[in-house]
Amino acid sequence: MEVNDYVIVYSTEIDMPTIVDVARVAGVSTATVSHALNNTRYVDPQLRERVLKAAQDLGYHRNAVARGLRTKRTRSLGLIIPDIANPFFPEFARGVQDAATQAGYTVVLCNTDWQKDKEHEFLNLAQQGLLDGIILNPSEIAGQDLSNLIKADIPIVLIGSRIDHPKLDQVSVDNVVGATMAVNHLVELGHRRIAHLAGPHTSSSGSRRREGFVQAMRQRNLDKDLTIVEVPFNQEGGYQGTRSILAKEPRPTALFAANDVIAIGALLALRDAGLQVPNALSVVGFDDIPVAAIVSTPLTTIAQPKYQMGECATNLLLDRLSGREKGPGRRVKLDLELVTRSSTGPPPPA
Amino acid sequence: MEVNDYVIVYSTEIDMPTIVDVARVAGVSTATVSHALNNTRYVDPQLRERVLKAAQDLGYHRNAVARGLRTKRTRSLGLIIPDIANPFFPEFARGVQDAATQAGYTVVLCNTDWQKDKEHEFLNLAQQGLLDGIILNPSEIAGQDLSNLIKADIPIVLIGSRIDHPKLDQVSVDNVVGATMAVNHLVELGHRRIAHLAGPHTSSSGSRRREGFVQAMRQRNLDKDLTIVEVPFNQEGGYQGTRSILAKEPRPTALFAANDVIAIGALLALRDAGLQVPNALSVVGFDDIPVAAIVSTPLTTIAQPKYQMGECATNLLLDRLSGREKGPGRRVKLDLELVTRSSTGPPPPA
DNA sequence: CTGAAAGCGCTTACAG
DNA sequence: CTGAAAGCGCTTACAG
Repeated sequence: MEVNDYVIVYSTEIDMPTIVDVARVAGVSTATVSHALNNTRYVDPQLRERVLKAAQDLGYHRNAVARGLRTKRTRSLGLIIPDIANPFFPEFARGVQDAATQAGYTVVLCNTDWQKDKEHEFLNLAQQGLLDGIILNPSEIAGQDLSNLIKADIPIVLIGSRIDHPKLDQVSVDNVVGATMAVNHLVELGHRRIAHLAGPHTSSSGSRRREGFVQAMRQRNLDKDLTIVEVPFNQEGGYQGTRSILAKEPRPTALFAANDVIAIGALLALRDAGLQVPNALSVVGFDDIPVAAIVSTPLTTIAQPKYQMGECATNLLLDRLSGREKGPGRRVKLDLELVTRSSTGPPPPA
Repeated sequence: MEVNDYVIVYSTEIDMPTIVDVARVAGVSTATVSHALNNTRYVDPQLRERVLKAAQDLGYHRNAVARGLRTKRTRSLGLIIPDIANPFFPEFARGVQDAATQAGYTVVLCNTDWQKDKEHEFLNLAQQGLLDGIILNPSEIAGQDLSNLIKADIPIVLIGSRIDHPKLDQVSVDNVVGATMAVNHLVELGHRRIAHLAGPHTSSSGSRRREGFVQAMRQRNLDKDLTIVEVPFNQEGGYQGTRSILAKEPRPTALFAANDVIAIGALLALRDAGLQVPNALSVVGFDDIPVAAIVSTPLTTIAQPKYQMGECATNLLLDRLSGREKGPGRRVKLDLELVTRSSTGPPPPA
């Protein structure tokens, strides 16, 4: 700001002590200070003592930026996600953080709000040397957008299966299997007319869950006249989608929603339509978000191993950063699990 | 095949191009490259053109760590919070991020899990030069733990009123007023026996809401034999607390819970006790978390302006960072609002 | 066993 | 109007 050229800025900014100050006070070289503080080579116990005391007295804190410039490592990881408000996320993030903290890394949380620009912006932080590695849950960008980072050898772990790259590690679940579990549960309860509230076909999890649904229904010979309504991954989508499904004749006796948020929208639509769950209609969700257990009718759902996904992704990344792993991308698929609550039961008598 | 006996490990770690490379290719000095890229002084259009082209061709990305060392600014802010899973948080964080992004700052999210150690660890990131400023929602640390940072002139904005410091900016709500709003709403509906599910007295918001409750009840002359049960800020606390309140004779006709999560626990306890809400008992929460609208009985609650709190805190911080503000700590109190939903109604006939 | 010094990649006061 | 060079605060190969 030009304006500040004329303003007298009296520097309250007290200079932080540096390694040079510590060295001077302790009467040793900066090399010895560095080694004493980092335990990177032998330092005479007496000298070490003097160094530690001097650092203490001066209130010295190592400048991590300078260190980062020198070592080309900042010991921080980026976690890039599309939506911080997604209830899937906190437990996942906790898994990431626990694993990272244990290895001495700091996690930087980057929320892109489903915007491609922001995805690029945060990926650039790595390109600019601020992040050593990235855990990426991509929402808009394509695989080729990562080529610069891959060329620069910045490790990236992908979450989900939206992007696939032979060089990148990846953590995902088998959405086809998950959908099959949902269908099986309903069929075993006696349902035959099962409708699907599908997620957007542009979403990889959405389309794979739909695929699993269709496939499972076909295997059971229940695929004549399948009812599938595609809605956005939000409550309103679930609400409107359910209304259109209720208009069908004969009415389905069960709904499989592509995620829990959609399922909650469905529960609201059913309540407003005066239909009891599960007596009139059963509902199954997907994710097992924390709310699922406390909504009006606690939700039967396919639980994702959120914490483990975060933990696993972080460990894959740390393996790359430490040089323990140099091979091609590893694919880890974690298991889904059916969680039975009150939203499912036998179909009403015909 | 003999050929394969030697595994060629070619160092994929291609050196990232630096400003020196760009200068060489463009045939100018590094000063000119820097100024051309940053628009910090006049650069001949032809030279600028050559610089930009060279940067483009080389795939140059400015090293933000080196820049940070030189300028002593990293353009990133830390947002330190105790619990990423708290539903209060996402909207707040979004407010922070929007304001920060607009000013060209990156937000680093730091989750302390209610651990004092982690609070210190993240505060240290600022001490180490990695964060220019901090928005802090303290959970365990005390005011004096901040003295090092304050001495080092690192700006901190406090959220809530757990810590108070004359030099620090602060964003909070008036919890006493909020509690009064809750009581007034219930009294106006006709309730006289109102119980309070209080938060921990160690929490500043918990004790101020209790204070507001007591004060409002006293003003209405309803403070004979007040029922107050102190519980932790979680669902289980709300559940157990409600059970103990239901044992009282005469039974209260309304509950004011210190936050929405407690209120949701209360709703579950009431359901399990076979008591209809609001017919048998009314319930008011505090926070207006997203779930509040979709639980079995949508919750009447005191809404906090979460987004604005984040936005406001960030702007206070940015004022300090830019030097626009140098005075003593500013206190901003944002307004609470009563949101009426289905969990409150007139008391049952006596 | 310890120190002097180079160098990480920028920005910016100083010259010309 | 542009360039040569210092310097931010560390780490670490190199000497001794």
